[in-house]
Amino acid sequence: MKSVTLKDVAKAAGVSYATVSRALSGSHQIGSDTRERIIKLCDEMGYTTNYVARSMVTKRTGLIGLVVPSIDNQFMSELAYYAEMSARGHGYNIMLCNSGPDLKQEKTVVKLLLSRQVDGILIVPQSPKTYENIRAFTDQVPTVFLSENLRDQPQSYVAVDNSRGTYIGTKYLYELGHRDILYFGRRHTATHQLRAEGYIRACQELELTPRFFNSELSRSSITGGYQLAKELFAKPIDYTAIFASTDSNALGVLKAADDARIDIPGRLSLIGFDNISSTALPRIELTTVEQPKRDMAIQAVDMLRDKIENGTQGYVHQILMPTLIKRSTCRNLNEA
Amino acid sequence: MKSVTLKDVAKAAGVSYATVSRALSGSHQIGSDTRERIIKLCDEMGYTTNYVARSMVTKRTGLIGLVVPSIDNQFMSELAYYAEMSARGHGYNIMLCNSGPDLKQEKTVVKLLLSRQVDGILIVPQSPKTYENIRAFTDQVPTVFLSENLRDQPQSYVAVDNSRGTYIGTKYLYELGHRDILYFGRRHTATHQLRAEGYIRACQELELTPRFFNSELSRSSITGGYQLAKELFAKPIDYTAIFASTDSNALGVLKAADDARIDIPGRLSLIGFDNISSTALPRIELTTVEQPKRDMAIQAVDMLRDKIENGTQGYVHQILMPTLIKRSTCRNLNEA
DNA sequence: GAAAAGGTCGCAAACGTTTACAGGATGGCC
DNA sequence: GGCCATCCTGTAAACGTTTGCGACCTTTTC
Repeated sequence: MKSVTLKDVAKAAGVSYATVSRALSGSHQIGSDTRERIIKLCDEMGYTTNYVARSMVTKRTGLIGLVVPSIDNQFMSELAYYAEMSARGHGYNIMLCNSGPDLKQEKTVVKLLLSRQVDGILIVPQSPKTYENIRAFTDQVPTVFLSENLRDQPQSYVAVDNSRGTYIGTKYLYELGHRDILYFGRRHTATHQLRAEGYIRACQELELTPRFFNSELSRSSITGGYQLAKELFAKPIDYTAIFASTDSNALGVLKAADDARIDIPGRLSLIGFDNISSTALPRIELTTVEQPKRDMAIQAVDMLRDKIENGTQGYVHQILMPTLIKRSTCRNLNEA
Repeated sequence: MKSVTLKDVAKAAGVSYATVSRALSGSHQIGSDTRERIIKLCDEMGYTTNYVARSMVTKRTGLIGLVVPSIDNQFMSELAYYAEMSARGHGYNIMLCNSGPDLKQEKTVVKLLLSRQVDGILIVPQSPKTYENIRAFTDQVPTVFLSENLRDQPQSYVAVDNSRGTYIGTKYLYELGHRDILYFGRRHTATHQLRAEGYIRACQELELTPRFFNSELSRSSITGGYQLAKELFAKPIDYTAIFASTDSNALGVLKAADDARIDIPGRLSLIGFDNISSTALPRIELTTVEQPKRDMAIQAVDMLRDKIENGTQGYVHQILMPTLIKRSTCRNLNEA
């Protein structure tokens, strides 16, 4: 239980513990013979450096706080995977916090992370209000926002080009012969405004009339999409394709369509956004717009590292390109 | 950037910093008037206690290391969600590490976690070899294994009753009229041996002959199950139901069946194990055996807390009950 | 009214490192 | 042989807390 300290191996080696510290840190201020002797001794005695003591003096913990609304969400867990791998590769460890659905908890965990002396924070915001919610802390520690566009907010973030995502998606539908495309889902966060905008822009170029079906859908869940789609399918269907603002919503649409015996893609084409892993499942095979989660995570930690290690100030926005993933839920109307 | 310390507020309050520390810690060794004055002052000055300094003297970090093969896996991310929530509710934070597929990395992260001075480790092992892989560390820090049965190993763990899970699953199939049930998938870890045993036990009671189809499937992935199932469906089908050792495998079977135009559940019934969230998706609706992930996570952190806070020694095994989730992939043969 | 008891608070040590500074030894150079 | 530079190592301070101990003051008790 009692772990061995620098002092212990110093005594065993017959040197001061400063020397041991130097041997381990790879300082060149030490004879190579003693260095090797000490390193071997550390190995034998099972010494591992105590990070908290080190942090005490270096004032750096090598910790990155990762706060996500909830890690049991495919999108976030993928992000978390790549973020952790990348961070650890650069000598950082991840402290994970779920911020849940309410702002109070989000604020609490961020405060907690500060107490923990993390070197930086990576946060995927739970709502548009997140920004002002944690405003008081973001200037105390390097912070980068993940996956949400903050638009004109003075914050650093990395996100996909959401507008372009819906743009290429509706263009694809157009190429397939669709002329009546319904946009389904959320619109009231910055990200979703952009997605709606991309759709509108494509419609204008293609001389289509944009059409929306949405309510105050606060979270992009399958059940939320399902209930909303049930309302939708109670009315006559005078469109040939649905662009869902989110894969989760699309999955809900799929379920409601199956309930209503509406054939997808036979009668109705469907396209989503995010490319969460469920979309690739057999019998689902949802056509969707991919967010490059791996790149996003890696770039986010790079951005954060830059702030931490180089003290880079200012707000940088990293926008990544989305790609279209063609699967089986869109029908080509040109082929009779 | 420069955060305010105990000393700062002590100076402002005109007391020694020991007094401030006591005011915050809720010690009764202090006048209630000064306590309130100090607490208000701390609030105004924005003081938050520095956990690393505290850890230095208390020799407790309030950190729990969570190591999972990979967090971008539905089963583990659900586990992680509940573990983090529960841990934080008890004053602990989670340090997340992916151990990846190879043992070397697993060992590395555990060592790292020790260096980080975590109070305890929660680990879902990546393979049966994990136990001996990290044996050297598990007696240096409280450790509990999650989701994997270690059987006679001297380690604490929480897991479902895997044997009972397959037992109730095959009994269910029997009740539905199935007499030829094929067990599909992994068998070579302790957990999967138990699952196979439960199946065999049920077969014996019901006077069925157990039948297996599996190879050296090392990981329970969808694609692994898919490829294996392709082999299977190349041969004649002389059974009416498949019990897949894992939901992921079951999903692979589903895909292969669709490819081969084998109707599920019309021609073949299918049941899985784990109840990962994908199984509830529209068009999938896989009947499966649920691992109570929430309870498992909560019990695991409780167990760990007991070891940490009470210094409880010895190895305790917590076995939770699985439940059957009836969905749409099993056909009732009794109904003509 | 004095002693005991109890309540508040300050002093200082300790936790395990890193690192600036100083000191000692060694070697080279003239 | 003396001096300087170089190389190596030790000393000690510092990081921000917690906490045992002792000191002081107030109150109680006989």
